[in-house]
Amino acid sequence: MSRRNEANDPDEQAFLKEYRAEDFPRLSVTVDVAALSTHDGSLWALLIKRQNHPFQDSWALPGGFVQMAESLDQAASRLLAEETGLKDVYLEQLYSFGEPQRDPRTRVITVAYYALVAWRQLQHLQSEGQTTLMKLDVEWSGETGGPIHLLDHEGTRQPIAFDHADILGMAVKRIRGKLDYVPIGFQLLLPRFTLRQLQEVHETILDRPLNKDSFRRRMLASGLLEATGEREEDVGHRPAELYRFTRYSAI
Amino acid sequence: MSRRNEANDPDEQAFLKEYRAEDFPRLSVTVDVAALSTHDGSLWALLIKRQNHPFQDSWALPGGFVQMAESLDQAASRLLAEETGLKDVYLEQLYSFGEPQRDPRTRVITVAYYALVAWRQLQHLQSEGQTTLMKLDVEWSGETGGPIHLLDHEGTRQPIAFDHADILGMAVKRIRGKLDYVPIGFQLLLPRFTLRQLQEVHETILDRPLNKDSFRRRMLASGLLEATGEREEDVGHRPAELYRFTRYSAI
DNA sequence: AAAATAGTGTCTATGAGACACTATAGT
DNA sequence: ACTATAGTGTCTCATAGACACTATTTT
Repeated sequence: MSRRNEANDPDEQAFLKEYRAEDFPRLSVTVDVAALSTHDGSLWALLIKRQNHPFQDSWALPGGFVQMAESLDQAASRLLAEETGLKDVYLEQLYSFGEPQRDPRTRVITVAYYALVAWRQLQHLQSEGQTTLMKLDVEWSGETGGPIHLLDHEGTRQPIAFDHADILGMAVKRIRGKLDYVPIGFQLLLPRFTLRQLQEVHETILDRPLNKDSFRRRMLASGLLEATGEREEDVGHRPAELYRFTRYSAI
Repeated sequence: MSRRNEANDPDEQAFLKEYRAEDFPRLSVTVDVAALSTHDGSLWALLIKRQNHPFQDSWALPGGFVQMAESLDQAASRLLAEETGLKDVYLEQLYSFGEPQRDPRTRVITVAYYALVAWRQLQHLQSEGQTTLMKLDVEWSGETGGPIHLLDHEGTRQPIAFDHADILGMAVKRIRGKLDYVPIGFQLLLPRFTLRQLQEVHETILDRPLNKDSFRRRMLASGLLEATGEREEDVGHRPAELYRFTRYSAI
Protein backbone atom coordinates (compact mmCIF):
# COMPACT_ATOMS: atom_id res chain seq x y z
CA MET A 1 0.00 0.00 0.00
CA SER A 2 1.09 3.50 -0.77
CA ARG A 3 1.04 5.80 2.19
CA ARG A 4 0.21 9.44 2.55
CA ASN A 5 3.02 11.87 2.06
CA GLU A 6 1.71 15.19 3.32
CA ALA A 7 0.21 14.28 6.65
CA ASN A 8 1.28 17.31 8.63
CA ASP A 9 0.32 20.16 6.36
CA PRO A 10 -1.50 22.64 8.68
CA ASP A 11 -3.66 23.76 5.78
CA GLU A 12 -4.80 20.19 5.31
CA GLN A 13 -5.45 19.81 9.01
CA ALA A 14 -7.86 22.74 8.87
CA PHE A 15 -9.56 21.26 5.85
CA LEU A 16 -10.08 17.90 7.52
CA LYS A 17 -11.54 19.58 10.59
CA GLU A 18 -14.24 21.19 8.45
CA TYR A 19 -14.98 18.05 6.45
CA ARG A 20 -18.43 16.64 7.12
CA ALA A 21 -18.91 13.07 5.93
CA GLU A 22 -22.68 13.45 6.21
CA ASP A 23 -22.67 15.80 3.25
CA PHE A 24 -22.03 12.89 0.90
CA PRO A 25 -24.11 9.80 0.13
CA ARG A 26 -23.48 7.04 2.62
CA LEU A 27 -24.67 3.51 2.16
CA SER A 28 -24.22 0.08 3.64
CA VAL A 29 -21.32 -2.12 2.66
CA THR A 30 -21.31 -5.81 3.39
CA VAL A 31 -18.89 -8.63 2.71
CA ASP A 32 -20.18 -12.04 1.61
CA VAL A 33 -18.05 -15.15 1.42
CA ALA A 34 -18.54 -18.04 -0.99
CA ALA A 35 -16.74 -20.84 0.85
CA LEU A 36 -16.19 -23.64 -1.65
CA SER A 37 -15.04 -27.22 -1.35
CA THR A 38 -14.80 -30.26 -3.60
CA HIS A 39 -16.21 -33.68 -2.77
CA ASP A 40 -17.44 -36.66 -4.71
CA GLY A 41 -16.90 -35.01 -8.08
CA SER A 42 -18.89 -31.88 -7.23
CA LEU A 43 -18.31 -28.39 -5.97
CA TRP A 44 -20.01 -27.56 -2.67
CA ALA A 45 -20.70 -24.28 -0.94
CA LEU A 46 -21.31 -23.37 2.66
CA LEU A 47 -24.69 -21.71 3.19
CA ILE A 48 -26.78 -20.39 6.02
CA LYS A 49 -30.54 -20.56 6.16
CA ARG A 50 -32.02 -17.10 6.60
CA GLN A 51 -34.13 -16.79 9.72
CA ASN A 52 -35.58 -13.37 8.87
CA HIS A 53 -37.00 -11.39 6.03
CA PRO A 54 -36.13 -10.68 3.33
CA PHE A 55 -35.60 -14.09 1.71
CA GLN A 56 -36.69 -15.89 4.87
CA ASP A 57 -35.91 -19.61 4.60
CA SER A 58 -33.76 -19.08 1.53
CA TRP A 59 -30.08 -19.89 1.61
CA ALA A 60 -27.52 -17.15 1.90
CA LEU A 61 -23.75 -16.84 1.94
CA PRO A 62 -22.11 -16.08 5.27
CA GLY A 63 -21.47 -12.35 5.46
CA GLY A 64 -22.33 -9.11 7.15
CA PHE A 65 -21.55 -5.45 7.54
CA VAL A 66 -18.06 -4.06 7.23
CA GLN A 67 -17.12 -2.30 10.45
CA MET A 68 -15.71 1.19 10.36
CA ALA A 69 -12.24 0.24 11.54
CA GLU A 70 -11.56 -2.97 9.66
CA SER A 71 -10.27 -3.60 6.14
CA LEU A 72 -12.32 -5.56 3.62
CA ASP A 73 -10.02 -8.57 3.97
CA GLN A 74 -10.35 -8.43 7.74
CA ALA A 75 -14.12 -8.20 7.47
CA ALA A 76 -14.25 -11.28 5.24
CA SER A 77 -12.04 -13.25 7.58
CA ARG A 78 -13.95 -12.14 10.68
CA LEU A 79 -17.41 -12.78 9.25
CA LEU A 80 -16.51 -16.22 7.93
CA ALA A 81 -15.13 -17.17 11.33
CA GLU A 82 -18.10 -15.70 13.22
CA GLU A 83 -20.76 -17.36 11.13
CA THR A 84 -19.17 -20.70 10.30
CA GLY A 85 -16.19 -21.15 12.63
CA LEU A 86 -13.79 -21.43 9.71
CA LYS A 87 -10.36 -19.88 10.26
CA ASP A 88 -7.09 -19.78 8.37
CA VAL A 89 -8.50 -20.63 5.00
CA TYR A 90 -7.53 -19.40 1.55
CA LEU A 91 -9.59 -16.25 1.07
CA GLU A 92 -9.57 -13.88 -1.85
CA GLN A 93 -11.62 -10.95 -3.04
CA LEU A 94 -13.90 -11.87 -5.92
CA TYR A 95 -16.06 -8.98 -7.15
CA SER A 96 -18.28 -6.22 -5.83
CA PHE A 97 -22.01 -6.36 -6.45
CA GLY A 98 -23.98 -3.17 -6.29
CA GLU A 99 -27.25 -3.25 -8.21
CA PRO A 100 -29.47 -0.67 -6.51
CA GLN A 101 -32.27 -3.17 -5.78
CA ARG A 102 -30.19 -6.17 -4.80
CA ASP A 103 -31.30 -5.81 -1.20
CA PRO A 104 -34.91 -4.68 -0.70
CA ARG A 105 -34.19 -3.08 2.66
CA THR A 106 -31.77 -0.38 1.65
CA ARG A 107 -28.95 0.29 -0.72
CA VAL A 108 -26.30 -2.31 0.05
CA ILE A 109 -23.11 -2.88 -1.86
CA THR A 110 -21.41 -6.17 -1.15
CA VAL A 111 -17.78 -7.01 -1.66
CA ALA A 112 -17.81 -10.73 -2.38
CA TYR A 113 -14.96 -13.04 -1.40
CA TYR A 114 -14.41 -16.70 -2.05
CA ALA A 115 -12.73 -19.23 0.20
CA LEU A 116 -11.31 -22.64 -0.65
CA VAL A 117 -11.57 -25.25 2.06
CA ALA A 118 -10.60 -28.92 2.14
CA TRP A 119 -13.66 -31.14 2.52
CA ARG A 120 -12.22 -32.72 5.65
CA GLN A 121 -12.10 -29.31 7.36
CA LEU A 122 -15.83 -28.92 6.79
CA GLN A 123 -16.90 -32.25 8.26
CA HIS A 124 -17.20 -31.03 11.83
CA LEU A 125 -19.27 -28.04 10.73
CA GLN A 126 -21.89 -30.16 9.03
CA SER A 127 -23.34 -31.33 12.32
CA GLU A 128 -24.23 -27.79 13.37
CA GLY A 129 -27.66 -27.05 11.95
CA GLN A 130 -27.10 -23.40 11.19
CA THR A 131 -24.70 -23.88 8.30
CA THR A 132 -25.15 -26.44 5.56
CA LEU A 133 -23.15 -27.67 2.64
CA MET A 134 -24.89 -27.80 -0.70
CA LYS A 135 -23.90 -29.05 -4.08
CA LEU A 136 -23.48 -26.50 -6.85
CA ASP A 137 -25.31 -27.14 -10.10
CA VAL A 138 -23.39 -25.23 -12.77
CA GLU A 139 -25.34 -25.17 -16.02
CA TRP A 140 -22.65 -23.58 -18.11
CA SER A 141 -19.32 -25.00 -19.21
CA GLY A 142 -15.90 -23.41 -19.19
CA GLU A 143 -15.77 -19.81 -18.10
CA THR A 144 -19.02 -18.73 -19.67
CA GLY A 145 -20.36 -17.51 -16.35
CA GLY A 146 -23.83 -16.99 -14.95
CA PRO A 147 -25.76 -17.84 -11.81
CA ILE A 148 -25.71 -21.37 -10.43
CA HIS A 149 -28.28 -23.49 -8.65
CA LEU A 150 -28.15 -25.13 -5.26
CA LEU A 151 -28.96 -28.79 -4.76
CA ASP A 152 -29.68 -30.31 -1.37
CA HIS A 153 -28.68 -33.84 -0.46
CA GLU A 154 -31.68 -35.24 -2.31
CA GLY A 155 -30.83 -33.30 -5.46
CA THR A 156 -33.68 -30.82 -5.05
CA ARG A 157 -33.11 -27.21 -6.00
CA GLN A 158 -33.09 -24.81 -3.08
CA PRO A 159 -33.87 -21.08 -3.14
CA ILE A 160 -30.95 -18.66 -2.90
CA ALA A 161 -31.20 -15.28 -1.21
CA PHE A 162 -30.35 -11.92 -2.78
CA ASP A 163 -27.99 -12.16 -5.77
CA HIS A 164 -25.96 -14.89 -4.11
CA ALA A 165 -26.52 -17.23 -7.05
CA ASP A 166 -24.60 -14.70 -9.13
CA ILE A 167 -21.84 -14.47 -6.54
CA LEU A 168 -21.45 -18.24 -6.46
CA GLY A 169 -21.43 -18.34 -10.25
CA MET A 170 -18.75 -15.69 -10.33
CA ALA A 171 -16.70 -17.69 -7.81
CA VAL A 172 -16.90 -20.81 -9.98
CA LYS A 173 -15.93 -18.82 -13.05
CA ARG A 174 -12.99 -17.29 -11.20
CA ILE A 175 -11.51 -20.48 -9.84
CA ARG A 176 -11.89 -22.21 -13.22
CA GLY A 177 -9.86 -19.47 -14.82
CA LYS A 178 -7.35 -19.29 -12.05
CA LEU A 179 -6.66 -23.00 -11.91
CA ASP A 180 -4.68 -22.88 -15.14
CA TYR A 181 -1.91 -20.74 -13.83
CA VAL A 182 -2.18 -20.58 -10.05
CA PRO A 183 -1.94 -23.72 -7.91
CA ILE A 184 -5.18 -23.23 -6.01
CA GLY A 185 -5.97 -26.96 -6.09
CA PHE A 186 -3.82 -27.47 -3.02
CA GLN A 187 -6.13 -25.33 -0.96
CA LEU A 188 -8.83 -27.95 -1.38
CA LEU A 189 -6.68 -30.84 -0.18
CA LEU A 190 -5.04 -31.85 3.05
CA PRO A 191 -1.31 -31.09 3.31
CA ARG A 192 -0.43 -34.55 1.94
CA PHE A 193 -2.18 -35.79 -1.15
CA THR A 194 -1.75 -38.10 -4.11
CA LEU A 195 -1.54 -36.94 -7.69
CA ARG A 196 -4.83 -38.69 -8.35
CA GLN A 197 -6.53 -36.65 -5.63
CA LEU A 198 -5.11 -33.44 -7.06
CA GLN A 199 -6.32 -34.43 -10.50
CA GLU A 200 -9.80 -35.12 -9.13
CA VAL A 201 -9.88 -31.64 -7.62
CA HIS A 202 -8.93 -30.12 -10.95
CA GLU A 203 -11.49 -32.22 -12.81
CA THR A 204 -14.20 -31.23 -10.34
CA ILE A 205 -13.46 -27.54 -10.66
CA LEU A 206 -13.18 -27.61 -14.44
CA ASP A 207 -16.01 -30.12 -14.80
CA ARG A 208 -14.19 -32.09 -17.47
CA PRO A 209 -11.86 -35.09 -17.51
CA LEU A 210 -8.14 -34.43 -17.73
CA ASN A 211 -5.48 -36.57 -19.32
CA LYS A 212 -3.76 -38.51 -16.57
CA ASP A 213 -0.28 -38.70 -18.08
CA SER A 214 -0.22 -35.10 -19.11
CA PHE A 215 -1.54 -33.97 -15.75
CA ARG A 216 1.17 -35.92 -13.90
CA ARG A 217 3.92 -34.56 -16.08
CA ARG A 218 2.69 -31.01 -15.81
CA MET A 219 2.36 -31.10 -12.03
CA LEU A 220 5.72 -32.75 -11.46
CA ALA A 221 7.39 -30.36 -13.90
CA SER A 222 5.87 -27.34 -12.16
CA GLY A 223 8.32 -27.67 -9.29
CA LEU A 224 5.54 -27.02 -6.80
CA LEU A 225 5.24 -30.63 -5.64
CA GLU A 226 7.53 -32.51 -3.35
CA ALA A 227 7.39 -36.28 -2.79
CA THR A 228 7.18 -37.08 0.90
CA GLY A 229 8.46 -40.65 0.52
CA GLU A 230 5.27 -41.84 2.22
CA ARG A 231 2.50 -43.74 0.54
CA GLU A 232 -1.22 -44.24 0.81
CA GLU A 233 -2.41 -47.05 3.06
CA ASP A 234 -5.38 -49.42 2.96
CA VAL A 235 -6.40 -48.61 -0.56
CA GLY A 236 -6.98 -52.02 -2.17
CA HIS A 237 -4.52 -51.43 -4.94
CA ARG A 238 -1.00 -50.20 -5.41
CA PRO A 239 -0.64 -47.25 -3.03
CA ALA A 240 0.26 -43.90 -4.52
CA GLU A 241 3.06 -41.65 -3.38
CA LEU A 242 1.99 -38.82 -1.09
CA TYR A 243 3.08 -35.35 -2.18
CA ARG A 244 3.14 -32.02 -0.45
CA PHE A 245 3.03 -28.52 -1.84
CA THR A 246 6.48 -26.98 -1.62
CA ARG A 247 5.19 -23.47 -0.99
CA TYR A 248 2.23 -24.37 1.11
CA SER A 249 0.84 -20.92 1.81
CA ALA A 250 0.18 -20.36 5.49
CA ILE A 251 -2.35 -17.65 4.49
CA MET B 1 -29.03 -11.24 -12.28
CA SER B 2 -31.21 -13.37 -10.06
CA ARG B 3 -34.38 -11.70 -9.04
CA ARG B 4 -36.41 -11.79 -5.86
CA ASN B 5 -38.99 -14.51 -5.63
CA GLU B 6 -41.13 -13.59 -2.66
CA ALA B 7 -41.85 -9.93 -3.24
CA ASN B 8 -45.45 -9.83 -2.09
CA ASP B 9 -45.29 -11.67 1.21
CA PRO B 10 -47.28 -9.42 3.60
CA ASP B 11 -45.08 -10.56 6.48
CA GLU B 12 -42.06 -9.31 4.59
CA GLN B 13 -43.77 -6.03 3.79
CA ALA B 14 -44.24 -5.44 7.52
CA PHE B 15 -40.62 -6.29 8.17
CA LEU B 16 -39.34 -3.89 5.54
CA LYS B 17 -41.49 -1.11 6.94
CA GLU B 18 -39.82 -1.47 10.32
CA TYR B 19 -36.30 -1.74 8.94
CA ARG B 20 -34.09 1.21 9.80
CA ALA B 21 -30.98 1.50 7.69
CA GLU B 22 -29.45 3.90 10.21
CA ASP B 23 -29.08 1.06 12.69
CA PHE B 24 -26.20 -0.35 10.69
CA PRO B 25 -22.79 1.10 9.84
CA ARG B 26 -22.95 3.29 6.77
CA LEU B 27 -19.93 4.55 4.95
CA SER B 28 -18.96 6.25 1.73
CA VAL B 29 -18.51 4.30 -1.46
CA THR B 30 -16.72 5.76 -4.44
CA VAL B 31 -15.81 4.49 -7.86
CA ASP B 32 -12.41 5.29 -9.37
CA VAL B 33 -11.49 4.61 -12.96
CA ALA B 34 -8.02 3.83 -14.26
CA ALA B 35 -8.34 4.82 -17.92
CA LEU B 36 -5.39 3.30 -19.75
CA SER B 37 -3.99 3.71 -23.21
CA THR B 38 -0.88 2.63 -25.11
CA HIS B 39 1.40 4.95 -27.02
CA ASP B 40 5.00 5.00 -28.05
CA GLY B 41 5.79 1.70 -26.31
CA SER B 42 4.40 2.78 -22.95
CA LEU B 43 1.21 2.52 -20.97
CA TRP B 44 -0.45 5.83 -20.13
CA ALA B 45 -3.15 6.74 -17.65
CA LEU B 46 -5.60 9.58 -17.47
CA LEU B 47 -5.20 11.63 -14.29
CA ILE B 48 -6.68 14.70 -12.71
CA LYS B 49 -4.76 17.14 -10.56
CA ARG B 50 -6.39 17.50 -7.17
CA GLN B 51 -7.42 21.08 -6.41
CA ASN B 52 -8.25 20.46 -2.74
CA HIS B 53 -6.99 18.69 0.32
CA PRO B 54 -6.21 15.96 0.99
CA PHE B 55 -3.41 15.28 -1.50
CA GLN B 56 -3.69 18.77 -2.97
CA ASP B 57 -1.66 19.01 -6.21
CA SER B 58 -1.20 15.25 -6.36
CA TRP B 59 -2.62 13.27 -9.25
CA ALA B 60 -5.77 11.25 -8.80
CA LEU B 61 -7.88 8.92 -10.90
CA PRO B 62 -11.21 10.23 -12.13
CA GLY B 63 -13.92 9.06 -9.76
CA GLY B 64 -16.49 10.04 -7.19
CA PHE B 65 -19.35 8.96 -5.01
CA VAL B 66 -21.76 6.26 -6.01
CA GLN B 67 -25.28 7.66 -6.06
CA MET B 68 -28.07 5.85 -4.26
CA ALA B 69 -29.98 4.86 -7.38
CA GLU B 70 -27.20 3.85 -9.78
CA SER B 71 -25.33 0.58 -10.16
CA LEU B 72 -21.56 0.42 -9.79
CA ASP B 73 -21.12 0.02 -13.54
CA GLN B 74 -23.33 3.02 -14.15
CA ALA B 75 -21.39 5.07 -11.61
CA ALA B 76 -18.10 4.22 -13.31
CA SER B 77 -19.44 5.13 -16.71
CA ARG B 78 -21.05 8.36 -15.45
CA LEU B 79 -18.04 9.54 -13.48
CA LEU B 80 -15.59 8.86 -16.30
CA ALA B 81 -17.79 10.83 -18.69
CA GLU B 82 -18.33 13.68 -16.23
CA GLU B 83 -14.69 14.14 -15.35
CA THR B 84 -12.98 13.38 -18.63
CA GLY B 85 -15.61 13.44 -21.35
CA LEU B 86 -14.89 9.82 -22.32
CA LYS B 87 -17.90 7.76 -23.37
CA ASP B 88 -18.48 4.34 -24.84
CA VAL B 89 -15.17 2.86 -23.80
CA TYR B 90 -14.32 -0.63 -22.63
CA LEU B 91 -14.89 -0.50 -18.88
CA GLU B 92 -14.56 -3.33 -16.39
CA GLN B 93 -14.58 -3.69 -12.65
CA LEU B 94 -11.11 -4.23 -11.25
CA TYR B 95 -11.01 -4.59 -7.47
CA SER B 96 -12.36 -2.92 -4.33
CA PHE B 97 -10.03 -1.08 -2.02
CA GLY B 98 -11.05 -0.57 1.56
CA GLU B 99 -8.17 0.01 3.94
CA PRO B 100 -9.65 1.99 6.84
CA GLN B 101 -7.17 4.87 6.49
CA ARG B 102 -7.00 5.08 2.71
CA ASP B 103 -8.86 8.39 2.80
CA PRO B 104 -7.99 10.69 5.73
CA ARG B 105 -11.40 12.38 5.67
CA THR B 106 -13.64 9.46 6.49
CA ARG B 107 -14.04 5.79 5.82
CA VAL B 108 -14.27 5.41 2.07
CA ILE B 109 -14.38 2.18 0.16
CA THR B 110 -13.67 2.49 -3.52
CA VAL B 111 -14.68 0.12 -6.26
CA ALA B 112 -11.98 0.51 -8.87
CA TYR B 113 -12.62 0.10 -12.58
CA TYR B 114 -10.27 0.19 -15.51
CA ALA B 115 -10.96 1.47 -18.98
CA LEU B 116 -9.08 0.83 -22.22
CA VAL B 117 -9.03 3.67 -24.70
CA ALA B 118 -7.34 4.06 -28.05
CA TRP B 119 -4.68 6.75 -27.97
CA ARG B 120 -6.37 8.62 -30.78
CA GLN B 121 -9.52 9.00 -28.71
CA LEU B 122 -7.52 10.74 -26.01
CA GLN B 123 -5.86 13.31 -28.21
CA HIS B 124 -8.63 15.90 -28.01
CA LEU B 125 -8.72 15.59 -24.22
CA GLN B 126 -5.07 16.41 -23.81
CA SER B 127 -5.61 20.06 -24.60
CA GLU B 128 -7.95 20.52 -21.66
CA GLY B 129 -5.82 21.38 -18.65
CA GLN B 130 -7.86 19.56 -16.05
CA THR B 131 -7.01 16.03 -17.16
CA THR B 132 -3.56 14.88 -18.15
CA LEU B 133 -2.03 11.76 -19.59
CA MET B 134 0.96 10.35 -17.79
CA LYS B 135 3.29 7.51 -18.51
CA LEU B 136 3.23 4.53 -16.18
CA ASP B 137 6.51 3.35 -14.76
CA VAL B 138 6.02 -0.30 -13.83
CA GLU B 139 8.95 -1.57 -11.81
CA TRP B 140 7.90 -5.20 -11.72
CA SER B 141 7.74 -7.69 -14.57
CA GLY B 142 5.03 -10.13 -15.48
CA GLU B 143 2.12 -10.30 -13.10
CA THR B 144 4.07 -9.77 -9.91
CA GLY B 145 1.97 -6.77 -9.00
CA GLY B 146 2.55 -3.75 -6.81
CA PRO B 147 2.15 0.02 -7.04
CA ILE B 148 3.42 1.90 -10.07
CA HIS B 149 4.93 5.34 -10.54
CA LEU B 150 3.78 8.23 -12.69
CA LEU B 151 6.11 10.01 -15.06
CA ASP B 152 5.33 13.38 -16.60
CA HIS B 153 6.43 14.36 -20.09
CA GLU B 154 9.92 15.13 -18.85
CA GLY B 155 10.24 11.75 -17.15
CA THR B 156 9.93 13.18 -13.64
CA ARG B 157 8.02 11.23 -11.03
CA GLN B 158 4.76 12.80 -9.96
CA PRO B 159 2.94 12.29 -6.65
CA ILE B 160 -0.17 10.10 -6.68
CA ALA B 161 -3.14 10.69 -4.38
CA PHE B 162 -4.64 8.15 -2.00
CA ASP B 163 -3.88 4.52 -2.90
CA HIS B 164 -4.27 5.22 -6.59
CA ALA B 165 -0.77 3.93 -7.30
CA ASP B 166 -2.00 0.56 -6.06
CA ILE B 167 -5.12 0.78 -8.20
CA LEU B 168 -3.07 1.54 -11.30
CA GLY B 169 -0.71 -1.32 -10.44
CA MET B 170 -3.63 -3.67 -10.08
CA ALA B 171 -4.99 -2.52 -13.45
CA VAL B 172 -1.68 -3.25 -15.16
CA LYS B 173 -1.49 -6.65 -13.50
CA ARG B 174 -5.04 -7.42 -14.57
CA ILE B 175 -4.67 -6.51 -18.23
CA ARG B 176 -1.38 -8.37 -18.48
CA GLY B 177 -3.08 -11.52 -17.25
CA LYS B 178 -6.17 -11.01 -19.32
CA LEU B 179 -4.34 -10.39 -22.57
CA ASP B 180 -3.44 -14.05 -22.90
CA TYR B 181 -6.96 -15.31 -23.31
CA VAL B 182 -9.22 -12.31 -23.93
CA PRO B 183 -8.76 -10.07 -26.98
CA ILE B 184 -8.56 -6.78 -25.09
CA GLY B 185 -5.84 -5.46 -27.38
CA PHE B 186 -8.50 -4.32 -29.84
CA GLN B 187 -9.89 -1.89 -27.32
CA LEU B 188 -6.67 0.09 -27.56
CA LEU B 189 -6.75 0.40 -31.33
CA LEU B 190 -8.96 2.06 -33.88
CA PRO B 191 -11.47 -0.20 -35.65
CA ARG B 192 -8.97 -0.91 -38.46
CA PHE B 193 -5.44 -1.84 -37.58
CA THR B 194 -2.45 -3.77 -38.87
CA LEU B 195 -1.06 -6.88 -37.23
CA ARG B 196 2.07 -4.93 -36.38
CA GLN B 197 0.02 -2.34 -34.47
CA LEU B 198 -1.76 -5.09 -32.59
CA GLN B 199 1.56 -6.69 -31.73
CA GLU B 200 2.89 -3.37 -30.47
CA VAL B 201 -0.09 -3.05 -28.16
CA HIS B 202 0.54 -6.51 -26.79
CA GLU B 203 4.24 -5.83 -26.36
CA THR B 204 3.51 -2.57 -24.57
CA ILE B 205 1.10 -4.17 -22.15
CA LEU B 206 3.30 -7.18 -21.45
CA ASP B 207 6.50 -5.09 -21.53
CA ARG B 208 8.39 -7.71 -23.48
CA PRO B 209 9.05 -8.43 -27.15
CA LEU B 210 6.91 -11.02 -28.87
CA ASN B 211 7.83 -13.30 -31.72
CA LYS B 212 6.46 -11.80 -34.90
CA ASP B 213 5.74 -15.02 -36.78
CA SER B 214 4.16 -16.72 -33.84
CA PHE B 215 2.07 -13.68 -33.02
CA ARG B 216 0.76 -13.45 -36.58
CA ARG B 217 -0.14 -17.13 -36.71
CA ARG B 218 -1.82 -17.03 -33.32
CA MET B 219 -3.92 -13.98 -34.12
CA LEU B 220 -4.96 -15.18 -37.56
CA ALA B 221 -5.79 -18.64 -36.18
CA SER B 222 -7.91 -17.14 -33.40
CA GLY B 223 -10.70 -16.40 -35.83
CA LEU B 224 -11.20 -12.98 -34.26
CA LEU B 225 -9.57 -11.05 -37.09
CA GLU B 226 -11.00 -10.25 -40.47
CA ALA B 227 -9.01 -8.82 -43.36
CA THR B 228 -10.66 -5.71 -44.75
CA GLY B 229 -8.91 -5.88 -48.13
CA GLU B 230 -7.60 -2.38 -47.50
CA ARG B 231 -4.00 -1.48 -46.85
CA GLU B 232 -1.97 1.12 -45.04
CA GLU B 233 -1.06 4.23 -46.98
CA ASP B 234 1.93 6.56 -46.96
CA VAL B 235 4.13 4.33 -44.87
CA GLY B 236 7.43 4.30 -46.69
CA HIS B 237 7.54 0.55 -47.08
CA ARG B 238 5.28 -2.26 -48.17
CA PRO B 239 1.85 -1.40 -46.72
CA ALA B 240 0.29 -3.89 -44.36
CA GLU B 241 -3.20 -5.30 -44.65
CA LEU B 242 -5.76 -3.61 -42.41
CA TYR B 243 -7.75 -5.95 -40.21
CA ARG B 244 -10.85 -5.49 -38.15
CA PHE B 245 -12.05 -7.36 -35.09
CA THR B 246 -14.88 -9.68 -36.08
CA ARG B 247 -16.75 -9.25 -32.82
CA TYR B 248 -15.99 -5.64 -32.19
CA SER B 249 -17.84 -5.08 -28.95
CA ALA B 250 -20.11 -2.04 -29.09
CA ILE B 251 -20.01 -1.83 -25.27
C1' DA C 1 -4.06 -65.50 -9.11
C1' DA C 2 -7.23 -61.57 -9.83
C1' DA C 3 -8.41 -56.83 -9.49
C1' DA C 4 -7.29 -52.23 -9.34
C1' DT C 5 -4.71 -48.34 -9.59
C1' DA C 6 0.30 -46.33 -9.66
C1' DG C 7 3.79 -45.13 -12.46
C1' DT C 8 7.10 -45.38 -16.86
C1' DG C 9 8.47 -45.26 -21.76
C1' DT C 10 7.55 -44.05 -26.32
C1' DC C 11 5.18 -42.43 -30.40
C1' DT C 12 2.56 -38.75 -32.53
C1' DA C 13 0.25 -34.32 -33.23
C1' DT C 14 0.34 -29.50 -32.36
C1' DG C 15 2.03 -24.99 -31.59
C1' DA C 16 5.99 -21.66 -30.77
C1' DG C 17 10.38 -19.91 -32.13
C1' DA C 18 13.93 -19.27 -35.61
C1' DC C 19 15.21 -18.19 -39.99
C1' DA C 20 15.39 -17.76 -44.89
C1' DC C 21 13.00 -16.09 -48.50
C1' DT C 22 9.78 -13.32 -51.47
C1' DA C 23 6.61 -9.12 -52.03
C1' DT C 24 5.60 -4.26 -52.36
C1' DA C 25 5.29 0.29 -50.99
C1' DG C 26 8.08 5.10 -50.82
C1' DT C 27 12.32 7.58 -51.93
C1' DA D 1 17.98 0.64 -57.38
C1' DC D 2 17.62 1.02 -52.34
C1' DT D 3 15.35 0.69 -47.95
C1' DA D 4 12.10 -0.88 -44.88
C1' DT D 5 8.58 -3.59 -43.49
C1' DA D 6 4.82 -7.16 -44.93
C1' DG D 7 3.99 -11.67 -45.45
C1' DT D 8 5.15 -16.95 -46.62
C1' DG D 9 7.38 -21.51 -46.19
C1' DT D 10 9.89 -24.66 -43.61
C1' DC D 11 12.68 -26.62 -39.97
C1' DT D 12 13.28 -27.57 -35.09
C1' DC D 13 12.03 -28.00 -30.40
C1' DA D 14 8.89 -28.35 -26.49
C1' DT D 15 4.64 -30.03 -24.75
C1' DA D 16 0.10 -32.59 -24.66
C1' DG D 17 -2.41 -36.67 -25.73
C1' DA D 18 -2.56 -41.58 -26.64
C1' DC D 19 -1.28 -45.98 -25.59
C1' DA D 20 1.27 -49.93 -24.21
C1' DC D 21 3.60 -51.76 -20.62
C1' DT D 22 5.36 -52.76 -15.86
C1' DA D 23 4.82 -52.32 -10.63
C1' DT D 24 2.63 -53.03 -6.27
C1' DT D 25 -0.86 -53.33 -3.14
C1' DT D 26 -5.40 -55.87 -1.17
C1' DT D 27 -8.56 -59.62 -1.54
